[in-house]
Amino acid sequence: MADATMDGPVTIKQLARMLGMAHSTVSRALNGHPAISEETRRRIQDLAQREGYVPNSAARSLKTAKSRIIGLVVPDIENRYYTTIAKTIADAAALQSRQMMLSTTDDRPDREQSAILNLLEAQAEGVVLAPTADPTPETLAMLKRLDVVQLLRRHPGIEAPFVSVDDVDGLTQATRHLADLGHRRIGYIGNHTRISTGASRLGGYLAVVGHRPEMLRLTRHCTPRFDFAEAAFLDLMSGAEPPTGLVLGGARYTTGVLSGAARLGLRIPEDLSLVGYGDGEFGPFLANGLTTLVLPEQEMADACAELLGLTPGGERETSPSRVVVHRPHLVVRHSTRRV
Amino acid sequence: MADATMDGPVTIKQLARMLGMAHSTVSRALNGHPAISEETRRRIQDLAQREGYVPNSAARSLKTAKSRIIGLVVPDIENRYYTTIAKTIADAAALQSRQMMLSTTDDRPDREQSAILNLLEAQAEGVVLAPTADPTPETLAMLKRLDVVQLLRRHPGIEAPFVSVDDVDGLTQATRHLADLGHRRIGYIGNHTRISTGASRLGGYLAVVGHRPEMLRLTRHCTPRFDFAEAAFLDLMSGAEPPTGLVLGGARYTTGVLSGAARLGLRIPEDLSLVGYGDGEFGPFLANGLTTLVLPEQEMADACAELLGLTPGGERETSPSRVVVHRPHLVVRHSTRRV
DNA sequence: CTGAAAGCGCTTACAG
DNA sequence: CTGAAAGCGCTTACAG
Repeated sequence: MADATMDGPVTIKQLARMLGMAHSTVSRALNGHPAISEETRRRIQDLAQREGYVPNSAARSLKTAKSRIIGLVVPDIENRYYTTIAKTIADAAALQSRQMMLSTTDDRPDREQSAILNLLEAQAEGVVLAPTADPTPETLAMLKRLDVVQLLRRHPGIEAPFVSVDDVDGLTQATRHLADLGHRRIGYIGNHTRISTGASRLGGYLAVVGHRPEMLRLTRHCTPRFDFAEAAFLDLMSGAEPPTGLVLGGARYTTGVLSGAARLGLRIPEDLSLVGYGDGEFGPFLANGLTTLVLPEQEMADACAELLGLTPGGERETSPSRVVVHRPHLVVRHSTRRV
Repeated sequence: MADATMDGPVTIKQLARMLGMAHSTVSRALNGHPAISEETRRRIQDLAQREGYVPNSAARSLKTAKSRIIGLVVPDIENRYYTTIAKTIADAAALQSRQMMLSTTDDRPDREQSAILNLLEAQAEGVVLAPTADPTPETLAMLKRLDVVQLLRRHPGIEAPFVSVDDVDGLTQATRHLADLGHRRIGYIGNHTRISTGASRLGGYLAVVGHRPEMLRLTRHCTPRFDFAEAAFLDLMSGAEPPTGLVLGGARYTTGVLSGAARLGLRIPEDLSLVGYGDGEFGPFLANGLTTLVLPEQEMADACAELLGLTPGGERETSPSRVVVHRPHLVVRHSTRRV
């Protein structure tokens, strides 16, 4: 405040002029370069403090060809799954004084493309991406120029370490649980199989009931949103021989199904056994205690952070095409019962 | 790919050299400057496309003294409240081809300070901030240099438009609902009153029952987290004359209370009437249908976007200290009953 | 319609 | 231990 002559934020050059030194000296002092005398450093730091000096990260990025930005690109931040991931990545980034840029794609390849373009323009140091079903060729090309971790969904055109949950195993657990309880007609509602998670989750389901081809009539695929989920559920239950047990292939189908069940007057588990997927903190309080797959969101986010070199002591894990898979586990509560 | 001699991303200068023009011409062509001939523009754009040219946003920011970044700084992204805000702001930002930087503070002033510092370094064009109870003096000073919208919580030291929900009104509605149902002992669990939302929500509650000072024994204040909420609830219910109705002053108290109630064997609403705060998509399925305040998250996020000039045709609303307040409304479901 | 030049705020060899 | 200089990749008056 001593010298508020110029407008705009104070720069290293202005500090240098005030002190009668070269601005390179100021830069070094502020960056803790060893070859600066204790006294000089102190004078510079004091002045910087007084003047409210704030470095310009654009200038630094331009010079160093590195930003301190990491990107997170996910379909839907309201899915608790991704919320937890976002929280963990944001925390890890903050610890390393990095910034997290968040974009949601709503599963639209055009939005994905522009998110990735933005990240490339910003010279992001890393990006965690849960890809859409069909990334554009442009997206694929740009991804080659970024340090990517593929989250949850795996696209063949993307060469990048992959962090995921073993969905085949998870849905197998869920479906077998119902089979073990004596259910014969077990339904499934999940995402379209063009999305890799949609395919693996259906795969886990089929691993248990696939030997009975008539089960395919009891599967529905839709975009993970309340209204679609409810419609899919109502459609599924309107068949001649509706399922007595239902397995969900995603967190965002739960409310739609619960709503549809209420509308049909179906009680859970008396009339229908239900196994959810995820649902975090609310799981215990849904349907008198939702039997559900619990997902290792925390571990997955940690794995992403580590692969991007965001861990405390961590070197970047440049392993070529590493795959980190975590197993979900089934928590049995009260939404399923023996028939 | 025609000329992959140099490493590193292709620059405007390289394109210019390949075409034998000045790089200023290339810059203008790529930015749609009118005074460039159709043919030149086409040649340049074609080459840029072929070479996979991506502008360097650090360079642009440095030159123009503007980034295209807007910041969102909130205490807790797992609170559905902020999740919805984040989603909406991210969408609005994407539409304007801006980027959203997300930081969570966990209500810690030091994290808040570093988030704001990062934003200042990045020359963010705007920031939406839900401040902690006690921002540091440094934070307050930095905020003066940013284009801020204050969300939900209002700090006296921050001069910025304020977007909020009328919490006094909301909690008044919630509390009066219970009073109207005949409840005499109405409890309240909410955030510490140092946080402005904590104060206004308690205020709304007291507006209804405050004339009876003994009600103060039925209030508890704690950090909005599952474990604290459950502990506060258990403590509240262990008193000599526990409440027959309970009003919540935040979304993240719900699960703690439900868990505590289950532990005590209390049925809702038979043994205890409960009015929640927020809880979004799960509300209808909690406690057989949670009676709750529904918050205008969408409208609030839209207001933030508008105040930051992020709306489609929108000029920045530079109104000096505008206040935008939205009213919550009470949705009566089945977690409350007459006594 | 296009070019030459300056400069945004930094970092970092290279000297001394 | 400090300084002078170059340069990161752009944008934008200023000329012509």
